[in-house]
Amino acid sequence: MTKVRTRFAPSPTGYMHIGNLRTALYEYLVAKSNGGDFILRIEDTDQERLVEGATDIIYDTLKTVGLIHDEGPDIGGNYGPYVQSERLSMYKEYADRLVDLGGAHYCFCTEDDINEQRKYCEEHNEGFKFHDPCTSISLEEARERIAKGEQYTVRQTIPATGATHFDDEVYGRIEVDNNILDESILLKSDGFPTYNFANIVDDHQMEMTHVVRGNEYLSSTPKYNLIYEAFGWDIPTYIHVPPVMKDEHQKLSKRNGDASFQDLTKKGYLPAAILNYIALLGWSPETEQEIYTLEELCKVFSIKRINKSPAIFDIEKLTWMNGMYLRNYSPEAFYELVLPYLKETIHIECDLFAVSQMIQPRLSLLNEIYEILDFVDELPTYDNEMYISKKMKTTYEICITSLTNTLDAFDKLTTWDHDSIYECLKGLAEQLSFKNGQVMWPCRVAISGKQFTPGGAVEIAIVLGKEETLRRIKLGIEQLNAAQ
RNA sequence: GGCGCGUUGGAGAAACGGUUAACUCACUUGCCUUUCACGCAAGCAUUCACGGGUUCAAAUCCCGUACGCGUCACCA
Repeated sequence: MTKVRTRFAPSPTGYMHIGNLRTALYEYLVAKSNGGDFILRIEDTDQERLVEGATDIIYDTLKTVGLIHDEGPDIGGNYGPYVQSERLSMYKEYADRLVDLGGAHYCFCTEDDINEQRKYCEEHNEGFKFHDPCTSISLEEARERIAKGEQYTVRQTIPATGATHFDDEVYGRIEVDNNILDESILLKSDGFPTYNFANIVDDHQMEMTHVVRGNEYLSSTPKYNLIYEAFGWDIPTYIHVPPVMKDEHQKLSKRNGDASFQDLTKKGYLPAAILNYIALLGWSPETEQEIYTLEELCKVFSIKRINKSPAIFDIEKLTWMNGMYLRNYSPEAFYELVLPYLKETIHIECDLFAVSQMIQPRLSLLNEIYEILDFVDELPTYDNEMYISKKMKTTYEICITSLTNTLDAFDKLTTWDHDSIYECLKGLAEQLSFKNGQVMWPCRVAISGKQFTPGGAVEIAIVLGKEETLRRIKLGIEQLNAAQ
């Protein structure tokens, strides 16, 4: 059996968007789950849309996400060059050959000619389909005109009758009548190939066995087959994948400024979580497992389980999954991961490892760290209302009593660790005949000034240190008294 | 408009003619608990876009309708 070869062939027109990355993932998985090679090819035939630096974004994204290619512009290979603009001379040769083989013809129509036909059709309420008068020009005449310097394009020649079909691994057999197929341009007047043509030539030259692409290409695929057949080339296995949607009606797209991979990582999503999540957008595993490493995906991936229908990108589920990844880190690895964020947020002296342990189970996004821990450096202003908790059954009186006693008891504490602080507060509750919460709650409010905190009164007290804890409790008592 | 593709709860989805339509996210409720979160437990589609047909039996097969998306560029 021949070795499986797939390719990711993006055009460098900006950042990496999610749908694109998912295609790359599937290309990779198809190759790797079959022991094959994954190739990167840059499709830059549209000079007008090139964006500087876009190629680097492609390299960076694939690398950070672990989609390592076996051949590509940066690492070479036996099928190069891997950038289309460096393969230009080849396309013209193949185009000429295709004309010889009867699969294409030279066309001398201008855009105005085509528009005229379109206008006519619109006026007469007919569906527009370009009828190329150049089909009837003899090869000799065409070559003469070209020799004289006339501008021309190479257009695909479609048989007037019959039907063409192709077999897709996801969508099955699709057949269309030839008479609805357009004779599209293969080689532009500037000598550049169009995407469709370059794609075919490159895929054949690079011996691609499988082609993974969005299902928007479903309708042009019959034309591909006609060209493959005219050349007498092997047709690759087609795997058309459903689109990734932003909502019911719109695709996720660059143009709408929708989430790119870079946007997501900037927000604190982990590359591994993003990759894991998008794998599930249009594909489902056989088991109930949802969390997968790339290696695991390679083992369980199957083309047969790719879906036909569009999938909506759900940021909420990605967020949940990101939290799962965060929680699965070992304490040490998690500490390493969040340390830069902690250092940015916390400037007082404290045990950052303890802080990282405190936030690990409650974090779903790295960027949440700033907000979650903003009370550490500086006590926020807060409303006395916060002292009232229905569940804890606290009143202002109870809080003042609790805090006054806590202040006193803390002051006398000689050791400042979890057990001693906890026992201290618990003992206080017993002594005052309060519920635990009636002591813990006001303490937590006073030292954090927040409704929700990443830990209880004890944990926060440890982080703040004895001195700062006492200071904040005093402030709390003052604030409560002032309101009385 | 022609052609192509799609349609299972708010989202991702399983099921591949035969018990109460898995599972996950979200949501709701309860438990745990010094808040929140985590964790745990439970609830959430009498029904698979709709209408016909085939069959003892259909979300699953067939036909039609509706709706959505794609495509019809010298863009990729």
